[in-house]
Amino acid sequence: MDRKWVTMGDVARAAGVGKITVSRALRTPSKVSADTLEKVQKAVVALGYVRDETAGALSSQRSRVVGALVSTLEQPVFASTIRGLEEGLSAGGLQLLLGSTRYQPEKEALMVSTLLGRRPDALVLTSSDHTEDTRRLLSGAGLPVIELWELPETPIHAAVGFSNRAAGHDMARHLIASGRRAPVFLRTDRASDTRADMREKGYLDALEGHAPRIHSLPPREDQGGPDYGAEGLAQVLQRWPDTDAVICVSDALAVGALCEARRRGIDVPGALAVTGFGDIDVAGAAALDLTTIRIDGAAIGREAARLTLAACDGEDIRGRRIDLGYQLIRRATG
Amino acid sequence: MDRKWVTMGDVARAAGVGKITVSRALRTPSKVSADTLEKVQKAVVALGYVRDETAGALSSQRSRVVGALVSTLEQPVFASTIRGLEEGLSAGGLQLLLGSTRYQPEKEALMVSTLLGRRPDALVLTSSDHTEDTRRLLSGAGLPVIELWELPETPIHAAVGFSNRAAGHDMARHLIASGRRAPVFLRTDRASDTRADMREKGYLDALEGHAPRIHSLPPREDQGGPDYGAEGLAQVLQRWPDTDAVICVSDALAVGALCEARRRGIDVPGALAVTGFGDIDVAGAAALDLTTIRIDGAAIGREAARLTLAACDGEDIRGRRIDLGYQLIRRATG
DNA sequence: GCGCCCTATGGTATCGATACCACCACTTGC
DNA sequence: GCAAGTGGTGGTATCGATACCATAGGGCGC
Repeated sequence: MDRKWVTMGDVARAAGVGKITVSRALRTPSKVSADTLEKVQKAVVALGYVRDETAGALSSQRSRVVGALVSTLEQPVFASTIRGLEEGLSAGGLQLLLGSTRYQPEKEALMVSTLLGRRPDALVLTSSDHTEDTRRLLSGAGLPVIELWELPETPIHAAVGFSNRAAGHDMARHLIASGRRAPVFLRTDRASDTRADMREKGYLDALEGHAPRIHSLPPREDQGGPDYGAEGLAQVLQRWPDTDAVICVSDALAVGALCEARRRGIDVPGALAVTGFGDIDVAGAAALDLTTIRIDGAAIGREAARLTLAACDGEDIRGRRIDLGYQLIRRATG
Repeated sequence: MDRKWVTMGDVARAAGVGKITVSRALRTPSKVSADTLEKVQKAVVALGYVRDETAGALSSQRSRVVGALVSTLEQPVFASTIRGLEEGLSAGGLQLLLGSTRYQPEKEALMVSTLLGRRPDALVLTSSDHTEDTRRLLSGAGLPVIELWELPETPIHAAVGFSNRAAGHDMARHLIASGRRAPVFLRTDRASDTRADMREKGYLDALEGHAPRIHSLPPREDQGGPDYGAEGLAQVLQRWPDTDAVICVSDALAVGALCEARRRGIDVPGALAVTGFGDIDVAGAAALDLTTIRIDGAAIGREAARLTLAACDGEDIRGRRIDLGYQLIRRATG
């Protein structure tokens, strides 16, 4: 299974030039004569040479790798973010080293340190809730850090996202304005899901005299699919039978809650409004037609890639907060 | 923004030992006395040292990185596969370098060569359709290659997946056995989606005299969400008005087709059966209750991680084909 | 015609870790 | 009591690329 890799020296010998010339021919072709360039390119093809980027990283102190951490890949919106990020970065010649934290700050701390071991040129974090350890590591590392999906007051360096609080507020406001009297906020109770926390805060902001009703489902291994939402609605109705709206913290929960409501013969949206968050692709399908908040995940990723490339280019990105907003999509369920 | 990284030499000086001892303390603690170990660990914490893995990779010729390519992350089943893979690998001390090919073999060729530049210890490919260039690169590179989601007759080295052909066959068989006379196979027409091709072959195998009806939707930028499935059903019904079953190549298409059928007032499953592929989490929700083929994406990832770790341990994995099967989930739509 | 600069190229040191070998201080066996 | 082992430690070369400096050769201005 083992084979020696072709090295730059091999290519140099084959092309009859010095190896530094090979390096230049590949990295900065403009600094090499057309003649030499061709010889080198021929030798590269003939030998099937692939440059060892790790060696290059060591000597140039630039790895051309960006570390990224997501809470989970299994929510399609995050997957879209990663796609946008990957596309943007690879266009700029950067590669993506990926990890997931599963909403656990301790896991994040571990992963950050693992990623730093690869000496990435930048770090992208899909979260803004970090342990003290993480913050210390990051501030000591001296590399650009970009936070996504939230807009903290004082980001570590820069952030790309939207206001979860405002979004939660708008949704609650919308329901109250259309006559709902007893809206419930349904969420999972993960220890550190700051996005859910902020949406909940927004919900509370919007109540204006209505009684706050927050129902938290205990965290589970799976990330909270529709089954969980169905269960959640059952609990909510038992706890507050007069509920007339359920604001779910995610579309997955909302789909479950909606189906459970229909199963029980509850009139949606007549007797009960159900709303989601994220606008996953099935949310708009006719059988569901869910009212929700649309987030453009891919755009967040693309914007993050733009910022990253700028930072790698030496630009100072500290303090930048890019708000990409959200959109309340009013459909049939509320 | 720049700061010098702490090196192993710094730690060695602080701990009053040689730097090779530091290396051993971190990599193989058992070979160092308890006393020295403690001194080193203290120095590591005090200085906030993070080992430079790229330098380590260069000298040990083992990068502890695994390159992975997926067709897309936006199908939840692939996201699950990546989660399974990542969990398995990180438990074994390996990191994941991720790229996506968007179902384009040329993009795959490019990404493989980019990944090889990082000198990964293994490669995981979510596809079995490779260009000649890719095959040459891979065979020359001399590293373990694991293909997922398909079971080619002769994998490059090893494969983990299931028979897409058998799954397509079983679904068609199931519908015909329950009395359907004119089943249609609905798919998107991507140039190189071999999984869809195999499912289609399976469908054809099962027809036994019934007329083959395959409707291909032209490829589009988005990966084919429910909207596309709705459009697809409309086209199918126009082309073959007597259609009594639609076998969709993915759940996303099926959800769209199902909703479109209901919108038109078609009796499902009475007049029309609709089936999907993948069993995404909303498929089972009451409002959809889709008949589909369940694939355990996470298990595929975990099994791939196991194989990868074995291969990195020196085991010869050539010729292994691990069949994880699938499950026909019969629900309300057929 | 001389000196200057600019382009193209090569040599050598270097990045930060690990492999390999050497060595020392003990213990163990006979 | 001495050779042979063993566990712990350090020195030095090395991995494969790039940075930095040096150099050769030509064109051009004065």
